[in-house]
Order: sequence, then structure tokens, then C-alpha cells
Amino acid sequence: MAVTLRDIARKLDISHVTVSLVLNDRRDVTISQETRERVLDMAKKMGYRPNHAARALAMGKTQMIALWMPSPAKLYYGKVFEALYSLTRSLGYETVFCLADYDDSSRKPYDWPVDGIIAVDTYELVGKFELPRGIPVVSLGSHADTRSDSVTVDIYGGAMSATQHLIDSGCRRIAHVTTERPLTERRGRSAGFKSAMKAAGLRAELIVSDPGGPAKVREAVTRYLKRHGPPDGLFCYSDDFAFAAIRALADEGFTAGKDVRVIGFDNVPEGELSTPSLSSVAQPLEEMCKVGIHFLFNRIREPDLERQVTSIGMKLVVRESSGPQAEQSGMSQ
Amino acid sequence: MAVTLRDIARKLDISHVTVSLVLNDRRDVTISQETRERVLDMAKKMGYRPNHAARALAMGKTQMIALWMPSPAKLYYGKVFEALYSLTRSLGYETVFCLADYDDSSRKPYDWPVDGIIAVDTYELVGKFELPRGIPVVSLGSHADTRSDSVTVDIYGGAMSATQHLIDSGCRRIAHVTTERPLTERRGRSAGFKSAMKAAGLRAELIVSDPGGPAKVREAVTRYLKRHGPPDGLFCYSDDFAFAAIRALADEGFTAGKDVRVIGFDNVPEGELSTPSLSSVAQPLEEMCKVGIHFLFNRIREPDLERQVTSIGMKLVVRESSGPQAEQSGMSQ
DNA sequence: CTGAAAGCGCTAACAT
DNA sequence: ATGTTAGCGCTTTCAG
Repeated sequence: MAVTLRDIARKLDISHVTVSLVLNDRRDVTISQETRERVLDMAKKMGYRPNHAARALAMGKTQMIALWMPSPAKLYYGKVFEALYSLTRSLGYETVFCLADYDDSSRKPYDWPVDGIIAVDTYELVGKFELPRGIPVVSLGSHADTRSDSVTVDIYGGAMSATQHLIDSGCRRIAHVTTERPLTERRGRSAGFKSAMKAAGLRAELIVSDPGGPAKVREAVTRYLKRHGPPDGLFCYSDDFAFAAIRALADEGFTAGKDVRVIGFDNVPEGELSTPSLSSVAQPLEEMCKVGIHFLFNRIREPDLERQVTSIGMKLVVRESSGPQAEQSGMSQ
Repeated sequence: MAVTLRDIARKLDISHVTVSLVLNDRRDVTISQETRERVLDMAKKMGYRPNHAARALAMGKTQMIALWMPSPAKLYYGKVFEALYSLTRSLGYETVFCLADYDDSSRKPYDWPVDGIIAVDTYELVGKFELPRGIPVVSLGSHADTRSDSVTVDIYGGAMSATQHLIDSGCRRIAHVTTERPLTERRGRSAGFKSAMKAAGLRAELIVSDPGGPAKVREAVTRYLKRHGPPDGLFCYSDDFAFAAIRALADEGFTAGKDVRVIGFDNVPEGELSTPSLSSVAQPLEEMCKVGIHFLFNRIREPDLERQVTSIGMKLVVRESSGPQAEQSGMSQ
């Protein structure tokens, strides 16, 4: 089977501990240069690969961190995954993925004894998940879990500014395109949308699709258009949803950015390359991930740190889909 | 610290082995119903969580499989990731991710003693990667690794039929939109494209972008359009690329599906919802993943199986971006 | 039906 | 500068 430290030691007629020390490049103990080289050579020659399970058992550390998040098949989460993965990797850790979605009921999330967990937007998906005892968790995204370190994003503010932008552009009928969620966020997109609408004295319209992703959104928007005619503006739950909405508009003969102003949410790179390019509220993705990982490793290093919490704002990115800028913003009723 | 089998055993004044047997629900040994229940209760009460590192060490199996693949931030690979993950998960295995990309030079792929590896399109990215001894690998995608089980996709055939469709639709100037690759596939998209063009007696045009994703593709296509004017048809390396190309066309005042016929590759779900909807060559994603996982677990179960190999065809999906169907396909020169 | 003993491959603490 | 001993938490014989 696989070659072990002892195999090497035996061949060299030394202790397997010495081999371990050399292979881990432990500079705090002194080992003769000669031994060092002999070990290194032999290890390479025999094709030694450390057994991480054994090491993990001995050290109580696995050098793995878990990612709990929605499916990377969703535009935005694909980017989040990439960012988180490469940060984790650059720190020498492996990444174990664990889907957190309300479709996945069978989740037993922290089956593996990972050294830490990053949970992204997991609150709105699975609610108050059970926190594993003794494993550091940091939660990223919309909701600040009060029991763990967290990086929250000001979804509410983002939603407000998107809505406000539509209002300022002269829209009077504005609908929020969203989907059914098991949990209602108190400071989420809907809330921000409604509050901006209310402040402007406008009626908040809602287009709620069945769960099932963008395809369902397209159907829902189409249905809505047939029944109520086109609103002036659409504020969408995510960029995926915005693309679906734009498609639905096209199906009914309307052009986004011309007939109807559309704003997405997340600002995925695809939005820049679509036609029309997509106005969107930018998730501070890079920063969020960077800070989150930072928090996590802080806590791994120092478990008794006091709670680390931060909040990051969002920024509206205006592109073609929200139409030409209004000359004057005086069209409120 | 964490509660162990022994903790439970001690509390109940029985052997930790018994506890292990109960907790693993080993029906081959007989254990009194009473003991069984006492153990189960106590385990729950004490919040027992098995230590998988220990178990892995003892059994030589980790119940983890590794995914080597390009970043899920790319449209197509996001879907692949999801499919593979959920299959793996449904079989009771954890998923460790390992990015295989030519940007990531620092890869030490199988650091963890996983029970198996799925490598997706890894050949064209990293070339003949080193196969870990003793760990089952199955490779999915464009290239059939001759040393492992593999599920190959007939990229070449797919590329040919896309190109042929453009030709049949009346295109005479057709360009393949692609990017620089470290390795050249002999039976890949370019090859299929060129061979179809050659057969039709047409000159194959190539638009090669710098590496760096869709944004670079947009630049490259724009540059090309300015210099050479619009081809009649564009056959793109991937759907991401197609979207970028369509954007570049729009930048120069051309409409995909009207002025220029565009076909992508992969058939990601987003293509159905874009405007115009995207014609594409469909990767047999679901089937590929299903068969791949099947192969992998076959081999995990039975290491000495003979090599499992299969090939799957692609299918052209015609939508709006490739324009209206030609009345007659007689426009060859 | 249950327990005792051994060992998976590694690291840590203490010798020498 | 190197070796010895012990143990991480679990599973697997093999005895009782």
C-alpha cells in the first residue's frame, strides 16, 4: 500500500520521528544536514505522500474549511465560490463544499471535522442553522448571525437606492421581481424596495415567481405583463432574475432599457456583457470574501477573540437596462 | 473537547466497541435492544459527533471524493459542479474541490486521501496530470485519458454540426471565436470547425482572444470587426464567449440573429433566457456526470475492473441567435 | 451478546 | 542530533 513515514525510516535505519521532523521542515529542532538530505531523497524516491487523515487525527486540525452556500450554478454564487476557494487555498487549506439550500433537506453540514466554516447567505435559506460546537463559523451576506462572526451586506440600502434610481428616472409603476422564500428577511430587498416606494408615495407592485429559478421567473413576469401591462420599472431580486425578466419583456414585445427600465442585483460580470448591459446593485463580493476569510482565520488562531462584525454597503451600477438618464428628476406625482 | 465513543461507553459502563457497533448500526452483530437504545439516547444527549479523521484512518477510506475542474464561476462549470456535487452527496460522500486551471500553478491536487477523483476537462487545462497511485480517477469531458476510466464528449462532432448549420444557413464568412490555450486538442472545437469549413470549400476565420475570460473576448471581437467587418456567422468556444461576442457585435451596431448568426457551445440554461436566445451545441452534462460518477463508484467498489470508457454525442440546439432558418440550403459557392 | 487488544499513520513530549 | 514512548478516535479481529 501507500508508503509511510516508518517505511522510509526503516529503509534508512532511523526513527520515523526524525523523518517526520525533516519532512515537516521543522527548523526548531536541529537535524544534521546529511540526514535531512537522505530523508528527502528517500521520500521522493519512494513516492511518499503524507496521510492527512492521520495527521488530522494526531493534531486535531484538518487543514480544511467548509463552504456552506447556495449552488454555484447560480451566477452570483459561482463568483463567490471562486473567491472564497482561492483565498482558502492560498492559505494552504482545502475546501469542502456543502450545499445550503432549501431543496436540500438531507444536509448534515459539518460531518467533516473542518477547522472552520464560511456560511454564505445561509440564514435566508435554511434559517437559524445549528452551529457546530467548537468550530469557528463566520457568516457572510444578508443576515448577521448574532452568534457568530459575520460580514453583512446592506441589502436593504442597496434595494432602496435601486428603487430610488428608478423613481428618479421617472418611473411611476415599479414592480419588484422576486420569488417565494421560506423565510422573510426584515431588512432585505423587498423591505428596501417597499420603503423607497412608500417614501415616494408610490404603490409597490410585486411579481412573485414560484421557486425553481429563472425559468419560473420568466413565466411569472410574462403572466404579469399579460394581466397588468408593463410597469415602468422592474427591480429584480438577482441578476439571473433580471435576465429572465428582460427575456419575458422581449417575449411580450417590450425592450428593456427602452420601454421598461430594469435593474438587477449582485452585479455579476455577465451583466456587463449582456445586451442590453444590465444595471445592477453591486455586491461587494471581493471585499466580503476577503474580510470573511480574515475573520475566520483570526478566530482559528485565537478562539477567544471577541465577536468580529462588520457591514459593507452596496453600490448601484447604472448601465443600459435601466434606460437613459432622466434630464430632470421631477416626475413624481 | 468533543465527545468520543469512549466518553459514552464510560458513562454507560460498557465497552466503547459496543458503542461503535450500535452507532454504526451494524446489524451483523447482535446487540440487545436495551443496550442499543441506551447508547443511542446517551449519544444524542451528549451531542456525539463521529470523528471522521479517526474513522478514515482506521478504515483507509475517507468518504470524500475530489472534484478537479475549472472554476464554477464559468457558466458551464457551475452547472457541472452542481450536478457532480449532488450525485456525490446522494451517495453519502463529501466533496472536496480542487481547481484545475492554467492560472493555478500551485496545485498539489490530491493532497487529501480522497476515495476517488473526478477530473473534468482537465486535460486541455493542465495536460497530462500526474495520476495519484491507487486512487481511482475518472476523467470527463473533451479528452479521453488513456490511463483512466473516462467519459468523453464528442466535441469535434458538435463543432462540425454547428459550423455546418451556419454554412447551411447561407453563411460564407464564418469565424471561430476562441482563446489561446496552452495545449492544442486534436479533436476539439477548432478542428471540427476547420474541417467543416474545408469540406464546404470555405476559408476558416479565427478570432483569438487573449486569456482572461469573456471580457477579453469582447475586445478581441470588437477589434476584429473593426478590421475585417462582420462575418456572416460566429461559432464560439463557449456560451460565455458567445454572449461576449454578441455584446461586441452590438457595440459595433450589429444584431446577433439578424446581421450575424451566432452559435455558442455548452448550452447553459442562461442561453434560453437571453435576448436573443442563444443557439448552442448542448453538452450532455447530466448524462456525462451520471455516467462518470457511476464509473467512479464501480471502480471504488471493484478496483480491478477493466477500463471503463464511453463517448457521448452533442446536439445542436437552434434558437434565435443563429438567425432565421434558410429556405434553401443552397448558398454554397 | 459483549469486552480486550491491536493498530491505522502521524505528531508531541520527553529522553538520550 | 536522534530515538522512545504515548496517544489522537476509531474499527477490526478474536476471546469470552
